[in-house]
Amino acid sequence: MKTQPLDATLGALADPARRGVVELLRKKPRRAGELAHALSLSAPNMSRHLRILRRSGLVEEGGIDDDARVRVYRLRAEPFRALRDWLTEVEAFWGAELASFKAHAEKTRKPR
Amino acid sequence: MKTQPLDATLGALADPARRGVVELLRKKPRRAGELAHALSLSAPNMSRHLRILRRSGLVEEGGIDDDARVRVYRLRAEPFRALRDWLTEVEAFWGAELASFKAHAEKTRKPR
DNA sequence: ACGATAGTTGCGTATTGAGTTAAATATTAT
DNA sequence: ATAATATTTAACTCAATACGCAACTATCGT
Repeated sequence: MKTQPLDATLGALADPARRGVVELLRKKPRRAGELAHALSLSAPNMSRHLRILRRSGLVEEGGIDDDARVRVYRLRAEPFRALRDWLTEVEAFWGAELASFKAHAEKTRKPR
Repeated sequence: MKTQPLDATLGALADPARRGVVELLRKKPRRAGELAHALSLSAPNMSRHLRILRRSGLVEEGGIDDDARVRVYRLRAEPFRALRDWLTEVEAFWGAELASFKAHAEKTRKPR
């Protein structure tokens, strides 16, 4: 069975708070405190979420700053790519037109 | 039919057993028993996993069969598409270099 | 009707997960 | 050195989840 880091990726993304983090980091890297405040989460709670995101590889902390107290988090591409690859593979079920990247332009088709 | 929240989709896919179901259904629709046997899961356990997959909209139950005892499950496209759309949005973070997936398209072809 | 077959549901339990408060660590400022 | 800042870790709830076993429903073959 090919159980990859997909487990960690999907598990991490399954939580709305963590997806909130991802969507904030999508715009620009931020510090833990900013993320906590923006999502109305306590600092310890955010720290926990960030650890999960870090361990899943979705996020990394960048140490570049004049103040070493702050940790700047940013997204990492690879897990998203791996997830996309898996999705593409699964979506091959519906044929090539949906596996292509222009898929989202397509209108709803409802199997039943 | 509104797209089920990403919450349910990702939560459902976070479990390796349920991804196993998805990968089996990717090839062809199957009955619950087949899925249970193929993944070495007990029937009750599989039934619960299928319920979660059903509620998340990833899978639907096809009633067409000669034997009314059997339930044939198959994948539904929409949640996968919704997940792909979200992924695409997030991946816009990395700009054009990653938005063109052709660079890694080699990895996505998997003949069985 | 009987027994076998296909799935689902109920219950008990063990594990995991999110969240909070309080304490700890590390770093900068005074 | 002491205080303030930024974040993590510890210890503890509390809810959700997964799994096995047994019981139940529904259906088929005879």
